[in-house]
Amino acid sequence: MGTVEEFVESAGLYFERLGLSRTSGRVIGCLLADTGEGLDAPGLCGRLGVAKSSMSVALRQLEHGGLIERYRPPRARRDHHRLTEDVFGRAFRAKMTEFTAFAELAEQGLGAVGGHPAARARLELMRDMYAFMAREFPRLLDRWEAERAGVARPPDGSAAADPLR
Amino acid sequence: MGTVEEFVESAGLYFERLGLSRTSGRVIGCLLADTGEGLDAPGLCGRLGVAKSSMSVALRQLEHGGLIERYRPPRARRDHHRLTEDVFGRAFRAKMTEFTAFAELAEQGLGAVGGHPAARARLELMRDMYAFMAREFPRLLDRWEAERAGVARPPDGSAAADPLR
DNA sequence: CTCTTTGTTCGGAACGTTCCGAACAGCATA
DNA sequence: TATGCTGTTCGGAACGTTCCGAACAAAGAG
Repeated sequence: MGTVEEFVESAGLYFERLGLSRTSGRVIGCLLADTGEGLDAPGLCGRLGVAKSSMSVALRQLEHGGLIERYRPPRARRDHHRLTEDVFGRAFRAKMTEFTAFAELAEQGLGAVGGHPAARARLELMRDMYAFMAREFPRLLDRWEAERAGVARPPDGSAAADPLR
Repeated sequence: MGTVEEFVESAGLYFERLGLSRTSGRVIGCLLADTGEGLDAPGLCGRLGVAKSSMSVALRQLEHGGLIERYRPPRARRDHHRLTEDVFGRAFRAKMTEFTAFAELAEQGLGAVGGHPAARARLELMRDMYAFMAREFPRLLDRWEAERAGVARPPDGSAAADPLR
């Protein structure tokens, strides 16, 4: 059973493979493991050992992507940052845009290759497959939401009703 | 309606965002638009303007990932390369392993945070969501295969029966 | 107003990755 | 054996990205 620090480093590696920067990934890890109601930039700088300029860029990148949100408690001097309510939903929707992008890439290819049958068949398969995924992925997300709601609030009102296990 | 060369460059950019190198992505583009039964390394070098050493590395990377396959026609002096039959299926399965990886990352986090309720709830949600996706994604792939088979070979035997449109 | 703190922007340095050219190994042919 | 071609491996250069430190803008406290 590892430490929180190890988990934060793992998160940095994992999210880096998704296109984020290393420090952005580590920030996500800190916020995932956060026990309070968010962290502030100076605290994250000290904890992760990065300059506040890098932290500023990372936090803005994450905020721009909709993964975290910035808020300032009343009368506070510094911003706080916490994960968006549906971080994971947003991550999945980002995947979906990737699907549509590849469908469009296939379309571009179809416009370029002309009438050659073999190439057309390949690219049409690619286009149709990614279009199918882009169409079905949101429904999968809906099914997940439904299943989660069903487990979290079963009609018999069992002990599982508490969303905080 | 763009040229094939433009499509190849676009493919290089798109697949680069998926973790491949730029030249590997361009090779994929060439093979997607290929009208014959595969291309050889010297031809790809001349067409893309890269050294044969880079081409060797790129082709081996793609072959190792199962995206292309190498074969040598009888009595031929050089290898030929073509896309695997189910390139896209493999790409999707690679995505699936990414899901399970994130579920495991959440598990690691659960082992690290201890009993803090808010952090546990977040990480359990993350774990369950990615596990759900890892479980349902193969079924989505199966549904696609079924739909494609139904469209390509309808029971009435219409003109769409030819897989090469 | 002055001082402190927070947050952003910018230029330069450090890092990792990708690519090229050269050298090498394998193989078939003459 | 000698020769030409294919493919791989390796060291160094070039490139893009990320990060840091310094300078700057904004806002509140004394």
